[in-house]
Amino acid sequence: MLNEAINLDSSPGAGGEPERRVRDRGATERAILAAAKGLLAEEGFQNFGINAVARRAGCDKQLIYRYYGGLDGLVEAIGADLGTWVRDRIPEDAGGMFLLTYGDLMERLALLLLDALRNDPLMRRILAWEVSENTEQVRRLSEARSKALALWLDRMRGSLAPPKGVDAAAVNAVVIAAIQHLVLAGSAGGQCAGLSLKTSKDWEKAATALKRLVRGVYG
Amino acid sequence: MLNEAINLDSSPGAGGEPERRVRDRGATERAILAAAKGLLAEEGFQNFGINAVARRAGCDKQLIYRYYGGLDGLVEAIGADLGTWVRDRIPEDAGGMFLLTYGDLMERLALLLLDALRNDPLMRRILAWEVSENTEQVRRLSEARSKALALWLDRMRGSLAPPKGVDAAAVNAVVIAAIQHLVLAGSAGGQCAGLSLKTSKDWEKAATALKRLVRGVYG
DNA sequence: CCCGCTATTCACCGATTGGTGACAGCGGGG
DNA sequence: CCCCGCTGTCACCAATCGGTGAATAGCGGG
Repeated sequence: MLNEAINLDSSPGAGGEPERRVRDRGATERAILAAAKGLLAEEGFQNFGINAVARRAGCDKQLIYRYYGGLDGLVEAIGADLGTWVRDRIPEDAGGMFLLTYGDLMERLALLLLDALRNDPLMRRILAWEVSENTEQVRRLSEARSKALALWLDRMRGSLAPPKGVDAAAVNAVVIAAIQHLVLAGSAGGQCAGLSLKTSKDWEKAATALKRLVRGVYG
Repeated sequence: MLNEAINLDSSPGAGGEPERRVRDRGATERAILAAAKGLLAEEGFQNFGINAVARRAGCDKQLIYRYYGGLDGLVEAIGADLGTWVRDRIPEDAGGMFLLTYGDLMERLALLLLDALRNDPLMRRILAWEVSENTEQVRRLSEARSKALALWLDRMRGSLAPPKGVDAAAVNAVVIAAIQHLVLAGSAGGQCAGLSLKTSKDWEKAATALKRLVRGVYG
């Protein structure tokens, strides 16, 4: 039989390379989720599908249907997983620290967010997905990401109140928009509006400009 | 024969709905290009392919290969077509007008770009495509769009020099990044970083914040 | 008038997609 | 002990994709 030959190859006596998988639903579920996240982070949402995930997870796609109820459920699981993003990126000494003014705070937050996004391919891919499609899938994921971001900002902001006379919510949204697009454009094309975004020197320039803009509003 | 029945349906005597197409290569080429631009603008780059374009253009995909050398050439043609974008969006009384300061100019430019992008679905889709993929196709298109934008800015800016002491190129890039992401996020999800971007009132808020940021830097 | 050139369509290819039903094999509870 | 259930695999489906070679249909010049 063909099966015999295969079993022979993967028998303990042989190289043992295939590492016969044990029956463990939990582990398989974790492997699938990890495969999905890794695939999305590395390849983007373009070729993100049942087949690709199953291939990367090394299991049959049927299991994705069984354990997650299809791609939708899997995407939802990724979204739920974004909650950990906040936990992982809040320094112990969070909150107001010794930042006195709202301007100090927002400048710091902007730079932190810039770096955080630059080092988080999964978040970037999700962000790009959000602005490219408007399916229910993406909407759910978008909501999870948005919520995680809001929570992060809340935790980091502490209880410092914004100055009066400025629509801080709108200004901050515009600043965040700038950060997100800079990271996306830089990551995808290496530049934005003629500004190169490759070397760390390039990014310093962008960061400086960003600081100037924030400082210009919040002093 | 089946053909007979079909011919009967589309014969001059009938409704004439199919509108028998005349043999005209030029017209067909234009129809294909228009179909491609329309499809990209309306459906996005996700399902943008040879088959879809041919279906929309109402001709065989073979013609796309013959006349444009495949999707790549067609995309290139779209890129070349972006040159008209500049022509169409430069007011007769372009240039410095009666804007005295660099701040006046940049504020006006920012708001104009915001509106221009909000009303240009094709440009938005291309923008979203740029930050989502990094294939040769997209790179070419991106370059064309980038060039068009730079040209537009040049024409509008006139010969007004930026103030010393600020990295105007970097600051402007960040501002443009903000505008582009606001438009993308608003168009796709109706919000950005908690700021709703649906009603014209919402957009006024965003525009005000944008103005404040520009003014904060350029005075 | 007819013939040739060219615009256009048709028919097919292999690959890949999302999705489903049937089967295999191990393991624990009766 | 055997049998049922759960985990995992395989084979197959229709649809669509990009791509190509050959056949068809109509206009224009001789």
